[in-house]
Amino acid sequence: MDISLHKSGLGEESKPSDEESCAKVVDLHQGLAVTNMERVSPVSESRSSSSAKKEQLDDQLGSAKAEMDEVMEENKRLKTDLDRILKDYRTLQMQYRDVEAAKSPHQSYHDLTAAPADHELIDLSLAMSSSDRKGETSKIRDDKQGLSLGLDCKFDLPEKSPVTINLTPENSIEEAKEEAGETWPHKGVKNGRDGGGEDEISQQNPTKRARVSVRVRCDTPTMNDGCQWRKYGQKISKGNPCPRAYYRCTVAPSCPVRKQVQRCAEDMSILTTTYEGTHNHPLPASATAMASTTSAAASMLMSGSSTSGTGPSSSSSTTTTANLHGLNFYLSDNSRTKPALYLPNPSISSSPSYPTITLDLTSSSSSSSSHLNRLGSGSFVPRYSTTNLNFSSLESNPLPVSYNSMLTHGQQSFNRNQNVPSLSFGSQPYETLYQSYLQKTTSNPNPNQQHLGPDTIAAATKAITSDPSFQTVLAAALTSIIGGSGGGAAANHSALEKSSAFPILSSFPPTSNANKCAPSFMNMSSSSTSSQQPGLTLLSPPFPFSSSNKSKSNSPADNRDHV
DNA sequence: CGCATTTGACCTGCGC
DNA sequence: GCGCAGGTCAAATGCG
Repeated sequence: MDISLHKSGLGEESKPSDEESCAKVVDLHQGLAVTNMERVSPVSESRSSSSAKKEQLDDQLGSAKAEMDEVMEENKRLKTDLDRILKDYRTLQMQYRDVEAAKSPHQSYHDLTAAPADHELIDLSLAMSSSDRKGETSKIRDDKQGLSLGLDCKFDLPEKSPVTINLTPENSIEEAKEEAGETWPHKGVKNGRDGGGEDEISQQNPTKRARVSVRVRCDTPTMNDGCQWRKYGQKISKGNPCPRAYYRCTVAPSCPVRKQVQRCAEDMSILTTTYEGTHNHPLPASATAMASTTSAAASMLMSGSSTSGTGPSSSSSTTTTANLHGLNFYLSDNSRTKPALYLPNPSISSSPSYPTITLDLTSSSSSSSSHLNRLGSGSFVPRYSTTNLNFSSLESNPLPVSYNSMLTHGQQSFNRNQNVPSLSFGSQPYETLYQSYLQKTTSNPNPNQQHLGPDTIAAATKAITSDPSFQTVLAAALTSIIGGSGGGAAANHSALEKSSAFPILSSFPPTSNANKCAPSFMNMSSSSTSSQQPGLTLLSPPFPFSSSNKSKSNSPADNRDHV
């Protein structure tokens, strides 16, 4: 399983076609540029006739070689960076273990991570290892806030699985979620007309309901997240001329998961999808990626809000942000005193009592970017879309801070204040008028591939190594990327079937449905890797990343994302 | 004909 | 208590 990172965003100079961009593949393992030789070789076929044609082909060959060299160089840099990151990460790991050992001399590190969730502990293992460190897993845990991060993120560089992400949220996640009542509010009409199956929801704690908003650039009415939705309502909300649509998951009749879809008033090309609730049924393979993404985000959110009730942040609105090489996290207190911040359309997430986490997969929304700039959290501006992952940002953006500093500063502030975290990928300026956007899209059938966030893995890697508190969300981001890498991530169907309950939310499935907007990063390697050998593999027992086969994920049922 | 969507009405919570 | 806004229901409508 090769991780193939398309580099179509490499530069304006070579602006390749989509097809060509897909041909540019970064093989992380080898650190070599693998520029689709098949595409270069055809040149040889062309000894056919005229010398003019020959010259043309020679030019093509030359440019291809140049590109190859370019990519190879970049790959070398990337490999170096990756090695450095991994090394730093191990160092951080050791330091953190030391800290934990000092704190709890009688408890081993793993004991800590396995602690029960009776104190609102949320575990998300975030560990990372490379092939040359096989078997080495690491976990980082923020014991202080009861948030344990343990995403097992393995960068298996060798062979076919250069990157393996093992998202292994532990039981405490589900428990904490249930404890937090991470389900749809059902606060409105609840007059018994709702059929059975949702009774359990109403019994859950209504005071804390995590919502996960996903902002993506999407010209279609909704993004295809792999789940099956049925629209049950639409409403014009205050502050946004665009109607908000309400959907409910129809994969299972009793599934409580719902989502709201609304376009951003400021930028009609941005679609905000807010998920709420937990799937109580196996998810389609194509839906697991985003489900894990959002669930991880929700977990982090809930873990943060769980502390806000007793902490200082409960009484005052707080905000924490971080811009980690393109991964913009912004957390804000979403207490009832004020709506969620940093959303172009506050109304969609302004449900006062619902903490909301926003995964901003757009290219630097005006709100988030301005917000981030305002907070001086960083200046990194990703250059490439998530469609075309590349690590080039690493070279120009060395790690901004040492892990120690992040641990001592960023982590604490992050965890203490997190209530409405948000991920922001991307940077490209966006159109302000939907009309112009639409005009653009007519000429470009896949605008998302240009808009959608950049540099995700690079940014994620850096962020991971910079602040363990972000690991959950990063895991989510990576998961989403990976999950889309094939619709085809290695199947773990048994896990899927075994799981009785899935943390919500939907996913960006790789899909060919032209009417649905599937964030392109979910498709990033679909063109260069077979469905059976996705670029990234997710191993997640509780979170069934069983992307399985493509035929399955592309089944009509899976892709029926009705709007 | 069955299913999904639309849309107006209704319900609930919250702020004033 | 009233009005507003969010959220949901369900009859009507549209579509394959």
